[in-house]
Amino acid sequence: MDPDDGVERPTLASVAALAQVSKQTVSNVLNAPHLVSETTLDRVRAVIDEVGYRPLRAAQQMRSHRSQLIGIRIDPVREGIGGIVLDQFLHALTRSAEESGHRMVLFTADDAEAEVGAYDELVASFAVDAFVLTGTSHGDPRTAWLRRRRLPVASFGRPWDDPAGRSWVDTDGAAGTRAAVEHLVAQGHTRIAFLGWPAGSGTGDDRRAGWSSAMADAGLPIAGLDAGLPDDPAVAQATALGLVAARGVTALVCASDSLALGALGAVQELGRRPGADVAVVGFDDSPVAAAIGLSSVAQPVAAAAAACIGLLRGQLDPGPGQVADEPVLLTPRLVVRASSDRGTAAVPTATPPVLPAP
Amino acid sequence: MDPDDGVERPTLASVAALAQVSKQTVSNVLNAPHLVSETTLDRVRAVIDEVGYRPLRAAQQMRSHRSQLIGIRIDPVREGIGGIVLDQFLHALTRSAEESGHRMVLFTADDAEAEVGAYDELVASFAVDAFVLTGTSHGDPRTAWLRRRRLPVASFGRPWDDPAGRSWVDTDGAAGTRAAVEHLVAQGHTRIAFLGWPAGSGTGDDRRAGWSSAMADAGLPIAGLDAGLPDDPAVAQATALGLVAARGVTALVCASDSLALGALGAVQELGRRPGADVAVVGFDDSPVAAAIGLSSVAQPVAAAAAACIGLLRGQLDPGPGQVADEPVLLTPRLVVRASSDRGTAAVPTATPPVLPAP
DNA sequence: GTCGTCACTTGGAACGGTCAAATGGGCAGG
DNA sequence: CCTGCCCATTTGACCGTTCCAAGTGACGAC
Repeated sequence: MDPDDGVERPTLASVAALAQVSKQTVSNVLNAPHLVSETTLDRVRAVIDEVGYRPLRAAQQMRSHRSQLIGIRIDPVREGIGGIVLDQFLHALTRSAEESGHRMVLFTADDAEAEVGAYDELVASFAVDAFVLTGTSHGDPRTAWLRRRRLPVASFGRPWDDPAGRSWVDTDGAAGTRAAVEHLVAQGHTRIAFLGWPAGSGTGDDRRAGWSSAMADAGLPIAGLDAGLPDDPAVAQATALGLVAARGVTALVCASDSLALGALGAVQELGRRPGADVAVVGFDDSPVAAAIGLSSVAQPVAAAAAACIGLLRGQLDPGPGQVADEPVLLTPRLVVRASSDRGTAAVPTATPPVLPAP
Repeated sequence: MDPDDGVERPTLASVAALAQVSKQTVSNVLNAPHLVSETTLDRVRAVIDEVGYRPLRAAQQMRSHRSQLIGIRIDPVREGIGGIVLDQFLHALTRSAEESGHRMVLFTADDAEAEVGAYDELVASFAVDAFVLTGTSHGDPRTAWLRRRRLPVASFGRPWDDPAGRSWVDTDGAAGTRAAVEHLVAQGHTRIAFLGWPAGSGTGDDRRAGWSSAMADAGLPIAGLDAGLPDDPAVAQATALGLVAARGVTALVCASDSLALGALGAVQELGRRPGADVAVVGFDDSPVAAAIGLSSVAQPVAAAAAACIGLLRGQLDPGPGQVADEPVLLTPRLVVRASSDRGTAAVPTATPPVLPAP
């Protein structure tokens, strides 16, 4: 009969009435159980379960000024293939946030100014509790604004240009490229080049540093083996071609899967077998890497997300038992696939062709 | 002096006091300006701008029972390369939602049961107004639950197994593959194969149908040219190899960029020039496609997102002026790149190699 | 001059929780 | 027996907004 089949949403008052206690006692059952006697606790909890009561965040928020929402910007366009990392990160963040009763709210912004506007709107209207930043630019108006408002913030990626920032989580890129070099050395390679971005980007330089220091440790030369390129497979392919053909390079460590994709193209163009003759290792372990059998350095995305949420929690309620608000540097993991593995068949793997019936 | 530099957050009452009117009048200025005289309107608006007042959603929500939040699930793992489409979609959704004062909230769920649990939590606690679904499975408990609660829902992707659903937006996959075929025919190809998924998936069959009907319209045979494969480049490569080498195929229309990537690998393996000798067209226009010069059918993601939000708005306030709650089928756009263009240099494009100084 | 109408404005209750302070009963200490 | 105290629970105010009903003043009509 009733068009709205749902019974009235249970409230504190309705639960209280059913359990024959006051609203406040029900509230205490949920927020301060130690104040309530065993008997009452059980009775109220039974009612709560029975009617499926959940406190309405909006109402709690009115007094507590906490929305349990965490804002994160979703980028307009992800450049290159590696954008997928942020995607996985976003999922992991959402999951970690859920574990502490928080939710991730998205917003967009075309430039830094718009981003500050979005912060303002989110804080003023939705009372968002905290933000996760994914860019590492810290000299910009964004961070200044957030800091002025004393809003909890955690960033994924080191604030390269602002060493003062302490609330960040990042992947140890140098450790990643170092692992790649060590893996390649173990495979017998000695002419190992680095395809990276032009010097100046914190992330890129970090990854380059891992390669060069690992090469030095292995006693291998790096002169003329270090390329700084835009993140474009075509450019990478041309450069890799030259390095392999003219400089005797047999392995390439790349700062991204985009560059590695180009390098792999060069190997095939030269008629060498990937993995067996010339090895390639990418960075970020994007889906493309898995698809084409490209070895790649995988960022520990889930751990990074959990660490970000942990940092925010520390700032949201700085209890004494809380972990100190320290930066977190995570070690990535090298995923070895055919493109750098002499023990495996080269790309493509032998697959029985599935031909449609004529 | 004051540790909290921010002045007290302006409220309806504080604005009212400054403008020397009642709270209600301020509220009217914002929600029912026609009830307020010009003079008062100007004065109140001036104060609002000056102090930067924004109504607190939580407080509005208490009365209106509207949170201005729209929930969307973020998938645990995106299979294949095409997952990026959902990523772009999410961004576009966020943008469209913002235009009507809404925000997207994320949640995760490992299975259908957990997803229903998440709905329950989001609706009960956060009072989420609506949901956007991205899977097309409509026979499952999710849709039933949402329908029972009469929650506004829009899905991206047709509910293939439930023709009753009317609130969906989708890409006309058949139109996409048809455009690909017509493009290839115009380039002089006659042996055009289709690399798709096994029959049974709505989306896959849709894309296959576009190819076969366009082939029929062009008077071209399709016997033995239709492959149903898993979404794996390696398998696609083996199959494409066979089709090109043994069946004289000169062009491949693929149901995904993953499959197209494999096809492209086969072309190179055979020593044919992509684009010039054998053409390949993918689907979804993922970043990889742009990176390697692969022609691909691009889904109109932004339009799809806007349409979803439009459907939700129609359900949220079904005013008389509202557009009818009709399904939306969008036509995708073929992005032609080197992999299928005889007028362009084949992949890779000629690039001056950037070699590091020795 | 009184009254109704109209355009505008106001006061107070309500939404669903939390916070701070008050209440009542049981029990030990003086 | 009275006091003081602690535990468990209740009471009442309050968060910021919107809904509802009623109040104000000007103005034209009777």
